[in-house]
Amino acid sequence: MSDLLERLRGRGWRMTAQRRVVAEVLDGEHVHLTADEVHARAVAKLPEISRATVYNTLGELVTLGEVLEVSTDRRAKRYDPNAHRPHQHLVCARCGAIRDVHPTGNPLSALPDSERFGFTISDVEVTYRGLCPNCSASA
Amino acid sequence: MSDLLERLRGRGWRMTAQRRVVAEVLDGEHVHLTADEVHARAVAKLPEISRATVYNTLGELVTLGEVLEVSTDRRAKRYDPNAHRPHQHLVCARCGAIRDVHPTGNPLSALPDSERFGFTISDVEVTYRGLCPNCSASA
DNA sequence: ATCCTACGATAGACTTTGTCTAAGTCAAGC
DNA sequence: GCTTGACTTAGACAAAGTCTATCGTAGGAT
Repeated sequence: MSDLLERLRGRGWRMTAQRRVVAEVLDGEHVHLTADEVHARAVAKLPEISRATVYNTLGELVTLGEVLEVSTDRRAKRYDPNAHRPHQHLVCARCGAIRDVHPTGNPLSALPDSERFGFTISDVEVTYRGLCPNCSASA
Repeated sequence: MSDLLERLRGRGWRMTAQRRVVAEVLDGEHVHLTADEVHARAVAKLPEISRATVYNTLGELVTLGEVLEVSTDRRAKRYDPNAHRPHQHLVCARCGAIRDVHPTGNPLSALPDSERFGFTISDVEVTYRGLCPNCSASA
């Protein structure tokens, strides 16, 4: 993701301090941050950045396919900078920890035509839920 | 689901008019209603029922395993009375239509041990996204 | 049948997450 | 260095849901 800024410039992005900071935050930690967490880290680098700009920038990055939105719980969306390698998510039902995982095979092939009801399917999302080692130890 | 009320009574539920109405709404239409939609239909039968009660009752039904929560989009949770037959969901990315689907095999078996990171996995949720026949025709 | 009481229902305030708007600012081409 | 339209900002607004204090009632006890 180090050349992210270059790719974005190539797509006609105006390169502002705010956008640079948001990209840096996502690039810096390959974890799944919420918009608010991104904002908090961005404020540390650029105190006057606003919430709206963080939301806008994250939305643009998602539209451009540089970042994935992940909704594993009913709380805030999370942003996953690992957009270029297809993967699914494993979520701890207790502490909310999230790991990227790579199931074998294509989950789409498990859905026979008779179960597609004429839909044109373009995407499959799989979320595995359970307890992480820590939480199952202290259960 | 016709014996739902009996099952609930057997579990020590106090049988109030409000709970009966919520159960009837879910029983009546096997679609995926939001809490607000459930509330609207419940009000039609029992005008003084409150939003909080609908939320509480739905939450209890979910806890009891009688109803499933489905979060296919970033909007409201939906409630699925089809809790006793395992299934996944197929969602239209444009109009939001939801269908229950039954993929072949167990989605869990696609996740090798090396990708489980010590988690105790108890559940898998699969969401297929695409365009329904209507929406792909008018695209 | 009536009474009691703990469980359930209610209205409405509050919270969280996110979107929108109107006005100000600035990156980049000229 | 101007200009201009794309970007940013603060704060109002909105949707979905939770919480709280108070009132009502289902169902067992008498």
